Amino acid sequence: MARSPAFDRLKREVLSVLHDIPAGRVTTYGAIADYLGAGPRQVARVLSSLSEAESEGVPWHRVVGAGGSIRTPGDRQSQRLRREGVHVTAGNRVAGFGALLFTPG
DNA sequence: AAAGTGACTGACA
DNA sequence: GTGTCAGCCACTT
Repeated sequence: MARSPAFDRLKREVLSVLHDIPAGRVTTYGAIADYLGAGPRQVARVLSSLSEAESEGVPWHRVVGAGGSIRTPGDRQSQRLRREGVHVTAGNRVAGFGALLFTPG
């Protein structure tokens, strides 16, 4: 839930960026943060605040950690990625990360 | 007010 | 390859 206009604004911008990521591609917290002029932790905080209903219409699973590592708890993200044709290794890493990386802007 | 915490990152050992 | 540390910033105790 939004506790400040700033948070709402950041959330809207993050979701907007997510919408521009093509299916089958991924980006990182740092890339989004850099593009929006925010900190990586702030981006992570936005995603962690998404409700179940929100996450249904938002491709949040296309956001991975630096180097293609999956930092989300559980295996929900890797499953959604595989469903899009992205190969995730047993070590929770996106295979061919360099080629799949999408940079906003 | 101070300290702990986290869906982060880059540097270093 | 793994582990630790210092920045980082907003939130919670």
